[in-house]
Amino acid sequence: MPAPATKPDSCDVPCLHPEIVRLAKATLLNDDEAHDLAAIFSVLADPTRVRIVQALSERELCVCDLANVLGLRQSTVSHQLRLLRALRIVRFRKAGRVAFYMLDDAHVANLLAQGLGHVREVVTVSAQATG
Amino acid sequence: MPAPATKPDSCDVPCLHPEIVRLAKATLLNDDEAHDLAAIFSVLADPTRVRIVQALSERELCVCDLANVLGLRQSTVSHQLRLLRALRIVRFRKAGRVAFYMLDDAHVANLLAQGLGHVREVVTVSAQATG
DNA sequence: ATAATATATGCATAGTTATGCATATATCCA
DNA sequence: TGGATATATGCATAACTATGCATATATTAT
Repeated sequence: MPAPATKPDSCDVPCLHPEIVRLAKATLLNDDEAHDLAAIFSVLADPTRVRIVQALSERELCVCDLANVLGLRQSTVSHQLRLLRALRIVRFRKAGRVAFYMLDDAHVANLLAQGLGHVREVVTVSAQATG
Repeated sequence: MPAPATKPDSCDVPCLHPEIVRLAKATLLNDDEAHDLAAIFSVLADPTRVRIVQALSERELCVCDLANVLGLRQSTVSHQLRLLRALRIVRFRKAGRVAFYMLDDAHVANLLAQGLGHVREVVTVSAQATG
């Protein structure tokens, strides 16, 4: 999350509907939850990571095969895998000097699948609307 | 998506397992899909937008109420709403000078809900592991 | 018309990040 | 031990973005 150019962070406008505001405040996410959610979605907010996660959702792959599959530099793949590792999105087993990476669990792949559903539904809908 | 410091973009390492690579290539997302997915997830990759979307998932809110609910500057809310509007995530109705914003459909709210499930599950699991 | 007010937006900016290059590390093989 | 190779990583950097301030726009009321 890029960031504020200066300091402030609090509301500067009057409240038009105090009762509604009170109700809305009662069901808000807290800051931690909002940040955790944003962090999860940030994983898939980059096309390269989307492609890596999707590729690994089918089968484990070593770093250089992953680079070949996606047409990416080895260092690019390695940097992203480090990040995904730190976030517990992927894990790896090492066979000699070869590191085979795989998804650590299905959570992020599930999100990806749901997102893909939305993308393809929108495509379908607009195709229907157009045709 | 921040960006490359220079030009290249193609693989620089040999392919260790050609057959696996061929298989993996067959089920890849194409670039458009990867970018569309990343774009969708980018919406929720920021805590402020997460909070806005979640607040609007409960009820429509005018800009200044939204600012009050979330403790944000009016301009911050307005900037984000413009972005969400451009992406068809929210729409609004205008009542005089007051603009009431609401989610345009449930897609992003669904993603948010699924993400929240993951966040809370992880919390639960680590709580169990700890306790 | 004028004032008041709700929202939108242009501009500036600081923080973030994805990537490349060069190199380090680790492991295997001879 | 020395060379080859797979992966990891430090550093640099360009692109991006979230936000704030100041101001513009739009709408209502007097």
